[in-house]
Order: sequence, then structure tokens, then C-alpha cells
Amino acid sequence: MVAITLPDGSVRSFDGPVTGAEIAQAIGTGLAKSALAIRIDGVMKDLGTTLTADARVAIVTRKDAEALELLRHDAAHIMAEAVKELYPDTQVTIGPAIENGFYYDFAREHPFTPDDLETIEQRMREIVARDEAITREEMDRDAAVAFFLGMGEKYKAELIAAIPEGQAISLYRQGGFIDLCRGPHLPSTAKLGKAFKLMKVAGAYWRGDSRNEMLQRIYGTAWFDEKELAAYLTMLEEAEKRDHRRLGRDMGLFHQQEEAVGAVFWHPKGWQLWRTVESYMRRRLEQNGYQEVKTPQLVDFSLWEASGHADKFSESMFTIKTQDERHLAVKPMNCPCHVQIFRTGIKSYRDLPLRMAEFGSCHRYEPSGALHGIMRVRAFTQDDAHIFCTEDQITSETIAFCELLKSVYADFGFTDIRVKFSDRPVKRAGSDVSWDKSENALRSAAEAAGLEMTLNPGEGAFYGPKLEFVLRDAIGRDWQCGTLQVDTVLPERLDAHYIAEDGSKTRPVMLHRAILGSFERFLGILIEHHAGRFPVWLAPVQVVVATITSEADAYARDVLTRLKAAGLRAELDIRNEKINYKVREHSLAKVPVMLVVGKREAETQAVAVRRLGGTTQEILALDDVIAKLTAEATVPGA
RNA sequence: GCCGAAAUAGCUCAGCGGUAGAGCAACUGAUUCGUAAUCAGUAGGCCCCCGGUUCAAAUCCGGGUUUCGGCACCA
Repeated sequence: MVAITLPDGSVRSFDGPVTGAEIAQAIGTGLAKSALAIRIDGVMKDLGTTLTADARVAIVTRKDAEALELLRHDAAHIMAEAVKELYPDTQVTIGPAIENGFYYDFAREHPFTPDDLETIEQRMREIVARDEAITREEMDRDAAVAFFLGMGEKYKAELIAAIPEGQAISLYRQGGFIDLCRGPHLPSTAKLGKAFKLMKVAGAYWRGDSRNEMLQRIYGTAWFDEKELAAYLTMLEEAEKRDHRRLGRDMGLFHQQEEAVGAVFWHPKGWQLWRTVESYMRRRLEQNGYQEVKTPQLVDFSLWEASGHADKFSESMFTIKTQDERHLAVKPMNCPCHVQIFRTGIKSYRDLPLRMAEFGSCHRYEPSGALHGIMRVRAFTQDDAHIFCTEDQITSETIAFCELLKSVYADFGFTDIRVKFSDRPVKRAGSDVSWDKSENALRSAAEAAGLEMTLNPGEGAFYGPKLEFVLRDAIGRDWQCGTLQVDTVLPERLDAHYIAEDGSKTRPVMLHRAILGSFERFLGILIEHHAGRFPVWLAPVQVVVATITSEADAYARDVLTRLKAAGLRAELDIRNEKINYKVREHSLAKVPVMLVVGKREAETQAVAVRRLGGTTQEILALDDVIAKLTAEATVPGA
């Protein structure tokens, strides 16, 4: 007797061993049809799994959140089967489900072409139509290694060989294709359905290590129904429309060119945006007890050797040999310079916490393949600051920083924030004792700040652990921007100290922190988040005054003067064009507010207010409109 | 840096051995018009760069640069 407890608490008894499929069948034929897998005592298993003992069982259908992962994993296997059928000289490696889809890495001499993708996708549809059963089998580890080597699958054999001896290896077979896989899988290939699409081919290193050979990765997307697939593809199109490179050009914000790779030419409108963000940040920092400084662009290389940066990053530093044989580096970061300022004069415990901020312009020779629009550049400006404090102050400084960071993000329209905790990396400076100390201090400070964190093992900076703040944008993409890092190494290496209450020389702790990260990147994110339709306070041009007829020109000029006097960034459009044309043009330029004036408005000292994207107008008295817009244009927190 | 793809007018793209094209934008003229494209005309090109093949190269070949999509990297 096997007693199965279902999620609703009811119990069903079976005479002997029973499979998940049989349980589903016993509950109902409808359920049996839609059953994809089962959950035994909370663990997802194949539908074909045989139960020999009492258990809690849930039938997994497509309504289950994790079912989509199964579907995508199956899609990866079916793609591998298709590739092996079409190109038998290919070796298979790994193929997991990922966000929105799946991929599979193949080893093959000839590159896959876009045409190949179509062929493979077509074959996948055939395999789905064949409805091949997906069955699980087990094999002894060494037998499995021999089995895959015998098939010429050396990558698979390598993966299996890394599994501890004596452990049974599970294999999944579908048609003529067999793959090493932990599972679980759907019962047959037909379950994949039609809602999938191969997206792109790309290179990827074997085992994610750049010292290894490069494999060919094919990416695909898969969904339960075609509506979801279509929605996903539409989302991608939306993302493309808000691409900051396209909007940056269309809106006249900036440009980039070959002669200054990895750098940005900011045009007047883009620079206006920058200045708005910068002055906002400057005020927030002042309000929060930071002092702003400015440090040199070119600094003798010896400082970077002393700080330890040269050890790890010399290859990505721009360096200069001067005529008088000095070896300089263009600063890749600001912290060593800030320590130099801290070190001048004698600091007392009364000076701490000392919060030193800089809009630091830095250069890093980023690998060519990493460059991406203004999001990843070689010349960038950080909203950088270092808080010199005592160990006891770490918690209160962390709490204060998190408050500031959240309110800044909220002002820019980001409210969905995630936090990652990154601990010690393999290559690091400082003793294990000091790492224990700083990791514990940061963790407890973050907990005191009420943060929910996920662990990001081994991803800390070489001098200390860090918190990383990830914000989610309007279309659900994540961007890592802010950071807070605890550092006891640099104060030591660069010999910073203060006089403690008892008169002794003591090392301060340094907290490295940034909210926006780099201005270039953050502005790129802002552009994409708002799709170029900035709120009034951020918009480079806030208002356009447009005339309907030249009879209103003089009044329109008055309106412009009044707007400018009120501090609004306004432009005038008195061209001899139809109002439709003007509305369209300024709408495409994403100007948030248009004030349309004709004869009627001129006579009554009014304006017709039209909002970007709106379809209606409101006729209002000029004075009221100016008051309203001035309020809207007010920078948050001012 | 690695794998793959691409580079033609300001933008989007066609042309793929035989005189460089379209739409939009720009410019000029006309139009004074009530909320997302008025009409007509004009101009615009080192076809990414350097070599090679050829009677002839935007087109084929080699090298380079940059960009794009990933991977790796990200103090």
C-alpha cells in the first residue's frame, strides 16, 4: 500500500508502487493530460517516477511557476537532438534553462550561420511532432564516462568524470538522442509545443573560463503558448526602441566616434541632462554631510603600486611616460587620492566619520569587447565617495547610506531595488582575520539597515566585501549601480591614521560607496528607463511654445520670456508650419510640455497646454501654467 | 581579449564586377493653417581604412579599424 497525500490534504491509496502519471490519471483524465511533472515532498521529479513509499505529491502543470523552467530545459535538449541529427560532427556540452529561454553550447569546427538556425528550428518542430518519449536511465559513473567517450563526446565525458565516484549518473533519452542530465524532464517532446524560437548564435568559453576553447552557443526562447512568445518578442522590440544609443542620437544628447573609442561627446541637450543629475546629486551629498573634493587626473604610478591596484589592474590602466622619465597613470579610480587628502594634517577621532565625495573622472582601458554605448566606456565619471570612520561607525554609516541611496533612486523613478552581498574573492589583499572582521561588520550593518540580501560568493573587491545595489527598470531589466564596500586594506597600505580618544594612532576604516555608479552608465539607464520621455525636472527641454499663426508670434515671445524668467528650460517654435507638424515634431523630440498659442490665446493671455503623449489640451491662464510648471520642474528634495 | 556578424547620404536601408539609388531628415520657394507628416523644387557620397586580383571593384580576396550580439572581464 502506498498512500499519497495531495496538496489539498486528501489521501489516495494505491495497491503497490505507482508512477506520477498514474497518480494524475487516478485524479482525473484532464489532469493526466496536462500533467508535466510531479513534486514529491517538495522536490520536482519526472512524471514517470515510481513511488514505492508514502509521500506528499503535487502534480505539476503549466500553471506551476517552475514548469516553465522544465519546458525550457526540454527545449535545450530538443535543440541538441536536432543539431546532432543535422550535424553529427558536433559535440554537445551543456544546455540549461535561463531567464526567458534556454541555450545549448556546442563544439563544432564550422560556425553555425543564421540559416543553420532556421534549419535547426525546423528540425526541432519535427522532433516535437514525433512526440518522442523522454525517459530516464541510470548508469555507473565510470561506465557513463566510457559510454560518452565511445560516442566521441569528450566534453560530456569530462563533465561526468568530475562527478564523485560511486554516484549514479542519470541520462535522459529521447529518440536517438541521449544526454547526461540531472533532470527532471517533461514526459515527451510534444510537450514543448510551438511557442519557441531560436534567437542567436554566440561564442562562449567551455566552462566559462577564457583560458579554455570557445564553443558555439545557440540561444532560444520558449513559452507555454504563442501569445506569451509574441509578448516576449514585442518586449524585445520595445527594448530596442528605447536603446540609449538610438535615443541619444535621435534626441541630440550625445555621440561617439572612432577617434575617441569608449568616450562620449556630450551635446548641449545631453549635457543639460548631466548637469541636472549632477547638481541634484551634489545637493543630496551636501545635505548628507559629505564634503566634495577634486583630485588629479594624472598620478605617479608609484601610488598605484602602493595601493595595490597596479598588481591587479595594471593592464587596464592608461599610463604615460613623460619627457622627464616619470611614469604616470591616468587615474582609474579616486580612492588612493582621497586617502592623500585624508593624510594631510593630523586627523582626530572627532573628525570621523569624514565623508569625502568626488565626481571623479576616471579612465580604464576596458577590453574592447566590453564596450557598449555609454553604458560601458573607458572614460567615465563616478559619483564616488569615501567615508573614513571607526569600526563602531560602520553600522550607522551603512544605515544612513542605504537611506540616501533609496531616496535618490526613488527620485529618479526606481523603486524596485535588490541587494547582493559579495564576500572575499580568491585573489585578495589583507589577512583572513581582517576579512572576517569586515565581512561580519558589513553583514550586520546591512541587516541593521533592514536589507534583504542574496549572497554573491567570491565577488567582493580585492580589498574588501561589498554590497551591490541592483535596480529594476520600467521593462523589468536589472542594472547594478550602487555599491558600498568596507575596506581596511587601503588605509593600511597608504598609511592613513587618526588619533583616537586615548591618544593612540589608529587606522580608520574606509567605506567606498557610489549611488549612480558612473554618470555615463546611469544616464544611459535613465534614458532607457524613461524611454527618453523624462519627467519635467530632468527633461533637457521642458517646454516648447509653438504658434499656430504668425499673428501670435509676439505673444509667443512674451510667453517664452516669462517661462525663462521662471527658470524653465523653454524653446520657441514660430516657424511657418502647421500646428500638426509642430506637434508631431516636438512629440518625437519627447518634449514633455507644449504650449500652443494662437490668436485666441494671445487675446486672453492664455495658453493651450498639451502634454507629451496626450490627446487633449487644456486652455489655461499663463500665470497659472507657469506656477504649475515651475512646481513640476522643481528638482526633488530642493 | 575570444567567437560570430556588420560598415553605402544626417537616419533607415537597396544595389553585390560595368556611370552610386530610395524613403525620411536638410536646404529653397509657396502656403497663415487650431493639436502627431501642406505642396513643389534643390542639394547631399574618400560606398570605414590600407593593400591585392581585374580592362574595370561599393561589389571578389588579404590585412586593419570601429560597431553590433554573446562569452570572458568589471578596482
